Amino acid sequence: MNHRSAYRVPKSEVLKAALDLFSRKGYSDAKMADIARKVGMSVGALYLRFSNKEELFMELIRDQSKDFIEHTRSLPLHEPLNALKTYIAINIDHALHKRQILSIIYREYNLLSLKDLRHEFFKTQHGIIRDILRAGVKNKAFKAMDINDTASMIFASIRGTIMLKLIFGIGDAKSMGNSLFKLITNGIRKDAS
Amino acid sequence: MNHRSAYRVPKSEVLKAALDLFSRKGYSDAKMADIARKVGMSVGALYLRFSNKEELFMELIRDQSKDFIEHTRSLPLHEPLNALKTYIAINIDHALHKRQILSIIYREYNLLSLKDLRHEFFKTQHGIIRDILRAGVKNKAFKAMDINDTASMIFASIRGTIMLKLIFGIGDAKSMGNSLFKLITNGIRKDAS
DNA sequence: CGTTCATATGAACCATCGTTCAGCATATAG
DNA sequence: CTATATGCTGAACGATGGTTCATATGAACG
Repeated sequence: MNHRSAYRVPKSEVLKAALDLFSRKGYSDAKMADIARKVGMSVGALYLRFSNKEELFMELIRDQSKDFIEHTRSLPLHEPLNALKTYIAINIDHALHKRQILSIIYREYNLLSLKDLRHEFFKTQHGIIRDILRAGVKNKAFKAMDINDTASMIFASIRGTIMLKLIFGIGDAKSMGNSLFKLITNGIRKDAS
Repeated sequence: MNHRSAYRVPKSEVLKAALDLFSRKGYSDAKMADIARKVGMSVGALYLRFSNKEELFMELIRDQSKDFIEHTRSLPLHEPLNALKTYIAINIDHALHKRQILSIIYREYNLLSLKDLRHEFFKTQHGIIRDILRAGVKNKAFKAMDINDTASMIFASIRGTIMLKLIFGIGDAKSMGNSLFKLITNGIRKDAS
């Protein structure tokens, strides 16, 4: 039956090369031939592994998104302040670790499937932040507030900080996390109301 | 000498069409033929106005960026809290007004010329925020703080909020501005330190 | 009117790139 | 060793799209 079964170059290696090219050049400007060349194989062999470019791309996204959510499980909700600090740190860490895939997801935003992915991501993260805020308000650690709006703003601030790093190339991961945490928790007013 | 001098379709109208197409499809997927068709002229006529696609694109960016900075002059620095509120409102307003060009600038970030533009923008805005913060600290309206870091975080929060609206399609301009202002000034802790 | 020339047209040119496929290589089974 | 299934190759194909150019149009001027 099966005479051979393994590809000379495994999918994972192709995806690695594709990640680099897509993130540096964008979807349209990353050529199938580039990807093939980068891993030292022919275009034809590429098409044995993936039926077309779009599928290769989506497989890459799927592969890289796998552990996207798992990181934020098991935050210490009984210590809301701590949970928030950890949440911010995890987010920034993770983003910088997966900066390549993120830069693609931010950019290629006419690809319909990415739109769904992003929305899904927002919903999940918004939920997590809401839980932290709700716990904090109950706890009297946080003031009364509009939890939905505040969660959106916190989400936006974190993503903005990541963008500052990714797109503008500005800032340092650790100190950025701290500054952001301080800003969100304490604000800048001397006599906060 | 000059028998005629006006184009049947003026540049401004071409740029308007180009803006729509570039922002909806991105640089690569917006075709010269599309742009020509949209304003009811031939491809050849397009090349009488612009020497090539790249130049058309850059002219569009330049045209749209003209009043980008002017909006933030003359903030009331003697009232730092007010200045900050106004600054945030202006930024969000302006971004939503120019959402099309912004979505391009965020996306096409391998175009070298855009990189410069973005950096320039950050520097200017960071400076403005710094001025507000410095005035506030002097004024004792704001706490002592690392002005540079805080300015970066405020910039990031505002851009993140705008991104939330532009990319994720989430939020409402006015209430977003208010929520963000509240978050930045007061923070979420009950007993802010 | 006839000449001139800025402006307009769109077919043709050319380069690029996703995709296919006929031919080749080789590992495994019998 | 032979047969065969599997994997590999890269030239060729077809579509696409930026750019050019031979040709046309018609306004202004004498």
